Amino acid sequence: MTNPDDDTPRRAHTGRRRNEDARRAILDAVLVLLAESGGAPVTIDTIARAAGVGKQTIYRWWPSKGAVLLEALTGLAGDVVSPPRGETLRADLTSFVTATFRGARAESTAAVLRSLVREAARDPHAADLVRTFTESRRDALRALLAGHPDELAPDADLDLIVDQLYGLFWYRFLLAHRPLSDEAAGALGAALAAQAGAGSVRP
Amino acid sequence: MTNPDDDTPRRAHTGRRRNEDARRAILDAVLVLLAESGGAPVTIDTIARAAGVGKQTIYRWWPSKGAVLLEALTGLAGDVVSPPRGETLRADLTSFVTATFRGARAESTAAVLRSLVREAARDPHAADLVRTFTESRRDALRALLAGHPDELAPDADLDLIVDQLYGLFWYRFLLAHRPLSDEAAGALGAALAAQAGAGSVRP
Amino acid sequence: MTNPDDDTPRRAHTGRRRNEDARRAILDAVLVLLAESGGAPVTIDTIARAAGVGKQTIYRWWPSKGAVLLEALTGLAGDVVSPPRGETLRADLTSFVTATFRGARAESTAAVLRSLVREAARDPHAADLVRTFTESRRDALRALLAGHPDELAPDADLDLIVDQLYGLFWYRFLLAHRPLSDEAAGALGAALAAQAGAGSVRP
Amino acid sequence: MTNPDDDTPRRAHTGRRRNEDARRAILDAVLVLLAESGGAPVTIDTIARAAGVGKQTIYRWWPSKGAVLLEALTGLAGDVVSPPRGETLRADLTSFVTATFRGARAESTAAVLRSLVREAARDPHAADLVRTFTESRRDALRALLAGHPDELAPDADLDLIVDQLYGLFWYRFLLAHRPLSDEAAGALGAALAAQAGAGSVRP
DNA sequence: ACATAATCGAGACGGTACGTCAGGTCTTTTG
DNA sequence: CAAAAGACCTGACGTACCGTCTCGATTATGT
Repeated sequence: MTNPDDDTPRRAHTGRRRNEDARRAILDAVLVLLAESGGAPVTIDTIARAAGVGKQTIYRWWPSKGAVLLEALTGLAGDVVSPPRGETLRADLTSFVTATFRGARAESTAAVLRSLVREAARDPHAADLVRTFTESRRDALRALLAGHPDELAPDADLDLIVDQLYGLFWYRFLLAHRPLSDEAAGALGAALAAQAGAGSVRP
Repeated sequence: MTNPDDDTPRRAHTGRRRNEDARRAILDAVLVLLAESGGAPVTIDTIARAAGVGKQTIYRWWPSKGAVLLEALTGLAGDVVSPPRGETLRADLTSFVTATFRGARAESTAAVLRSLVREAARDPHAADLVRTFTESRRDALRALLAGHPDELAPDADLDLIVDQLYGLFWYRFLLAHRPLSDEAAGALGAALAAQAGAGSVRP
Repeated sequence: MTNPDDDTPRRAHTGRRRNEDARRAILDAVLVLLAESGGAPVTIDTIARAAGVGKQTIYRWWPSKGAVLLEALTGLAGDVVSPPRGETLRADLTSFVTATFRGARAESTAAVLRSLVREAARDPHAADLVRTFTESRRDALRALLAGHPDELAPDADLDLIVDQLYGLFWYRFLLAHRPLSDEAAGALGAALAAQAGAGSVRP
Repeated sequence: MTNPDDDTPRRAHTGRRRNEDARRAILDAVLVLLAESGGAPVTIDTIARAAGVGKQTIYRWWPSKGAVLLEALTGLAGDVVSPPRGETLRADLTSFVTATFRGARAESTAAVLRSLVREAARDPHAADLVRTFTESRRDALRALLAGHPDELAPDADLDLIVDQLYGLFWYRFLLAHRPLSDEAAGALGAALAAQAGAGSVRP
């Protein structure tokens, strides 16, 4: 049986392999630069210089600046995710929100997040990646909700709940008019759990 | 009564006045260009050219491109706002959300909104203005909520409700993963009205 | 007899007269600014501001920036000219050259001269005025030469001598590779007097 | 003998090399544009456009517009120089002057020369380069004079002669009040040769 | 062993947009 | 009706990044 799998190209690879050190150096440089830049935009040239790498090495492996940022971010986010599995929906929801808010309060994550959005705002490629990324987060959240079927009203609009959660998160994160505090996380978790249990109100 | 302030400067303005035609031409050109551009970024040169105006005239009155977009937008938004005054909180909330969603569905408004965000993503000046703008929208919404004191639980977290509403709005608007439909507006209005009435749940 | 003189127009002037103070303020401001600027270009706005005058007032009376500079210059040059009248051609020539060189060494004159050339380099109007100005200087020099007919060879090429003198002057003045010293003035005066007496050499 | 300096850099050049085609295209475009423009100023954008080159490629290699013009000019001047070597000083001088005048009469050269001066008038960088350029021309002329030591008076002021020649040249070239004719060249050559032979006149 | 092939750092390239500056004109109010 | 103030249009400037394209050098297979 011929294996059409991803990592089995028809013809074995010839030539020099990708330099893993370079990859790491680039992602690290991105994080360092973002942390130092204090919100100022980071350019490709700067990243390449800081990583001791040619620009082409970046463009060879990532389609755009935003893609690099995104990869750097997911590396970071992996630590934070920790899908909770508790007794009640409200507890799970609250701990999920709290973790999310805390991740965004860490300056290291926040800087990447912010730059990522900046990039997505003008690079359609980056925008696509952000869309995929946020999609996967929503899926995770939806799975969490689905894990408590007995606490969900039959006609509960899960998408509405998910989008309220992430909407509020991004809205506060980007505008920073109000902190992403643990208190807010608790209140939001409780409110959304209540919404899920109540279901849609009859018109 | 001599009132020396407000509109009574000690010495009248001397020199040529600001050309109101130019101002209108610029704002109009922005709207037209955005509508035509189909999401592509619009440059200052293009605006100036289309308005039959020198670039400097734009920079004389607005600190950045985003500021122009914002002014163009508020001109548009003024028509949409229409603060409702109905019987129930739920009805008012729903009609407010519906109006907001509908405004964003109109391509003319949506294009400006989108470009505005794009600008804010890289022009700190524009970002500030967006902050002010969104602040005023939140205030309007909060006023609407405060207009129904008897339907609010004593410990209701109005800021949370406001941010859930606008958070979801922007989240869906920018990611476009789900439509800002009238149905969604109804559901959101109902859910938030219920939340406001229930107040915070005890931990 | 009607006097066609400059300041007696046929029909009495109607309306406000030209403000002589403004004229002087402008010319003075030019000189001051040039002296202070140390060679840096001086703009019309700066002049207007320094003279406490509207830009239009400058353009009402002078066709371009260069024209203002030129008028400021001729005011200065008038003091320096002093057409000499001595015994010998050589003495007269030497004292003429010396006076010219000395005028250019005075920083006040030099700054104007330099800015004037700068202007002429890109303002055709100013260039015309410079042409007229230099023409008048050449005429003065030619008159000086003609004042010693007995010391001139019949076929002496006066234009050549004049241009050698002023050519060297401007060349050294603008390039500043060699000083416009009194010694140089003496040597040049002597050499040109000799040349004038010898006439053209047969080919 | 290991000599690590001069033309033996430790590490060979890395990165893409300068594109010689672009360099030529730029210089050619300058000449063509100047010839066509008929004295009107030529902008960097126009040059870049005409050469099919990015503006930055010009700024990468030349510090200012004047520098580009100068390089274009020296390319042209190289053909004209032809240091003469004849029997008499007068003959050499005359042919040198004649060649110089003729070069300036050719519209192709004249346009570059004129624009070069225009640039030098406001770009200090270009002014420096012009100074270097004229310096080299004076050196060439001084070498020519030194080639006839027996025809020079012991106290002859060579610099004065050199500056008379080039002074007259530029003076007539820029003011254009009198042509740079072959006749003038002959007369000037003869006069200066006589000056050189006579030496300084005693005071 | 030696050709083939892909990667790497470096950096030049064509472009697009930016925000600034100066010039010269036009307009309003004051004296 | 001139003058001061100052807004206006024009057009060039020099800079910042972008994403692509060479370079020569450096690995890794394949034969």
